[in-house]
Amino acid sequence: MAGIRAQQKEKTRRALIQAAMNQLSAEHGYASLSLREVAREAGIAPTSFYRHFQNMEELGLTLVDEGGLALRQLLRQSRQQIAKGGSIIRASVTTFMEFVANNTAIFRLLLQEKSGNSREFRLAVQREVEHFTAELVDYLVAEQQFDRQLAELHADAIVRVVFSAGADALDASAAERQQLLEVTIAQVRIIARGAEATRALAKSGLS
Amino acid sequence: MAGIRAQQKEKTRRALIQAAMNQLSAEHGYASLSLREVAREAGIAPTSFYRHFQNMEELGLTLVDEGGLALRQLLRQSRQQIAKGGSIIRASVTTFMEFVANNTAIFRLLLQEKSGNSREFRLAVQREVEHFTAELVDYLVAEQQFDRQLAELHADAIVRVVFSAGADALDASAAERQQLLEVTIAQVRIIARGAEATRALAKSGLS
DNA sequence: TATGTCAGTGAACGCTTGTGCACGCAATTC
DNA sequence: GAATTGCGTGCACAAGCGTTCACTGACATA
Repeated sequence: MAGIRAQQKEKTRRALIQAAMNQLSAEHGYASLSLREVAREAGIAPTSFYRHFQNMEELGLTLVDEGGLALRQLLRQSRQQIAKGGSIIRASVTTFMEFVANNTAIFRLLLQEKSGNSREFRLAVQREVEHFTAELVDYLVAEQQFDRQLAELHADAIVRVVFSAGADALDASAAERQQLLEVTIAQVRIIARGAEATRALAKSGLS
Repeated sequence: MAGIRAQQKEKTRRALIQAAMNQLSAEHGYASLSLREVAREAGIAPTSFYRHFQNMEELGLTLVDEGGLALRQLLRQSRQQIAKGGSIIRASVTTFMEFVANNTAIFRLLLQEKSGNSREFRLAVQREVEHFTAELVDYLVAEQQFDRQLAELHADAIVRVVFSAGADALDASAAERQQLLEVTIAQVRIIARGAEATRALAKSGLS
């Protein structure tokens, strides 16, 4: 039983999501997105929108969830490739920057709604970012034997720097992006070195 | 010659700016601000708006400029107080966080338009942030004899971390803000230590 | 004192917006 | 085969928007 009806419904739901994505751009943010325009691009009547979402806000939260998930999957995948050897820092940052370059609309949405005007949105994005930090903390504790508290400072700082660089990448040319990538890698290494030094300092201070 | 006329004009101009500020909040961003509402709050007819600004965009850019300027002045002032002794890192980060707490609307505007939908806005905010970084670089080169290139990496990373923490502070309670402040100070110190280690590393590698 | 300038006005315009409602019609259920 | 469900529709509405236009009247100038 495929459920012709349910299938069709899912299809127009995807059409709505896709339409919203398409309308997002550097000039046109989520806040200034209109139900009518989205419905128009999805090829349905404005009133039909309500068969799928209660609000534009509900649609937006769906976008945030899907976008965050996609980014995290990508990074996890890149971390696995690292098992083969190579710099984990370089690989992760590169993957991140590639995501930004290839999924501009989604990343822009995440960024904007991070400090946007809907508390719901802000919390959703914050949750996504915390996912990243948590995964990084786990890595630092498990693979590098970091003290958990220090690992949290460390990971949080890295995530802040990388996301911030991602934001700048949105407006940058390919060449500028390349440079931004190198700068960011260097900065992450500085932070790693600083965390290492801090760990050594704490040890000598205690023992 | 005071110029009663020019004086009055400036007064309503300030009223418009103030009205725009007042309407900015966690729920109501600049994008969803309407000319009519701003004019209403400023106590003038909608059409009179055009006597002072061509667009809402022009008003917004004014807000960005003024906000950035205020923040920079505050930080410069706090850096001077440091001459009396004390931790420059703690003082600067504290000042920054106080600004965020006391000028929520402005900081929110800066943040939102940093990745907002008007290229003009984005560039304006970016320019403000670059001012900060540049001042910090100068400090690092002059007072701490850092190599300029390393100082730029260092300063840029710090600014990214601090601004990002400021963003989180907007939604935080007083207690959370206090904790965020301490965390951020610790992170800036980690970065400073990392930069120091990197400098040592470069020296030993060269000589 | 006469003349010019210009901040502020109020009515009017053409649009777009979100949403309520009753309805058609195909897929589903019994 | 009959009854029910539910996605998509077209119409209608009130509200809000940015912007135009011709105007008034207080200030500036000479």
